[in-house]
Amino acid sequence: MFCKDHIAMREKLEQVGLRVTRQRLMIANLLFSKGDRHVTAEGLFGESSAMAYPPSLATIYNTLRDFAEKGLVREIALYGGKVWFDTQTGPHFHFYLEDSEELFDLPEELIPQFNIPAPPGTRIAGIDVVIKLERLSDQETPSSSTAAA
Amino acid sequence: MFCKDHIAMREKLEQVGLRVTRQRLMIANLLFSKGDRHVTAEGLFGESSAMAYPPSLATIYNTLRDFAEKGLVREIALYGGKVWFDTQTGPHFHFYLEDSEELFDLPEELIPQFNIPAPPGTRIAGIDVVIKLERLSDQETPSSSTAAA
DNA sequence: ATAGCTGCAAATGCTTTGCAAGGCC
DNA sequence: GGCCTTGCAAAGCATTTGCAGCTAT
Repeated sequence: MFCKDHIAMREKLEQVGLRVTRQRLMIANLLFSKGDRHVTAEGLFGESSAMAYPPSLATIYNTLRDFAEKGLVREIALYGGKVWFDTQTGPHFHFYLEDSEELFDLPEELIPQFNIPAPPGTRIAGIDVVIKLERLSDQETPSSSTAAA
Repeated sequence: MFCKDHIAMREKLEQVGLRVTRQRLMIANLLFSKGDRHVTAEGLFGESSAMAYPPSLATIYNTLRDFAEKGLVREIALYGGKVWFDTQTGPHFHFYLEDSEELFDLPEELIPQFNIPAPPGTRIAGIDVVIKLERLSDQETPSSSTAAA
């Protein structure tokens, strides 16, 4: 199991032309071996710090940027300071819980279809949809909380 | 004309409970007297610096934050470092030109309808849609650049 | 009068970079 | 061997904050 993943990650890196190093393999494993993930550099650093020979924070930043440039992950449009990355690179939607800084995907079946023409002289490089959520206090009725745009 | 705007801005501030000051009036005028705008703190600072007695950069930051808290402007979900604010506070869509850091609204007629239920225990506080654009080099065909999500 | 603003400069937080040492092909 | 990566520390931005002085109410 470890071996299979390990080889898969190695191939992932080779395919995009990134040299295979211990640090990059470790980061790739954290990112890609447990399904879709939404991460920040700090978050990944925290996770890897628990392991043996963790990469430095600078390396995490650099690696995430490299991965994003090569299309292995994609940057997410979000509010405020931190940069988030998503292992799912195609267009899809996000719920964002502001209070707790949690980010998660919309279930596939809720994603609406839309077709938008690119302005002349441009092409669409990506779409981000962020639906900002507020936690309801217990009193408030959870009814009719529906987005219309 | 100046007088009418001036009074309108004064009322805007009073309505949300912000003390009416020269600096806030100046910023409100920049923001609200020429239709919808998308701005960064630095951008506004640049504009106001050309005028007499410009507010300090810190005041621009603080004022934008205050305005956002009071609902006069809204923060936009975007990639990377800078925070953008929009004078249009309702849900709507944006095109973002990465090369030149330009941000503009989708024409109303292109905005698709969608209805998304909020997860239990939450309510939808806002929706951001960002369509990232790349400028086409002259060779590339401008055909079929259409977003499907 | 006094609570709230402003401006400056310093502090903070996230991210990048320069450079010397180490690792991959 | 040579080039790419890494790690550390330092630098770089965008943004916030502390505080002394000012101002709207």
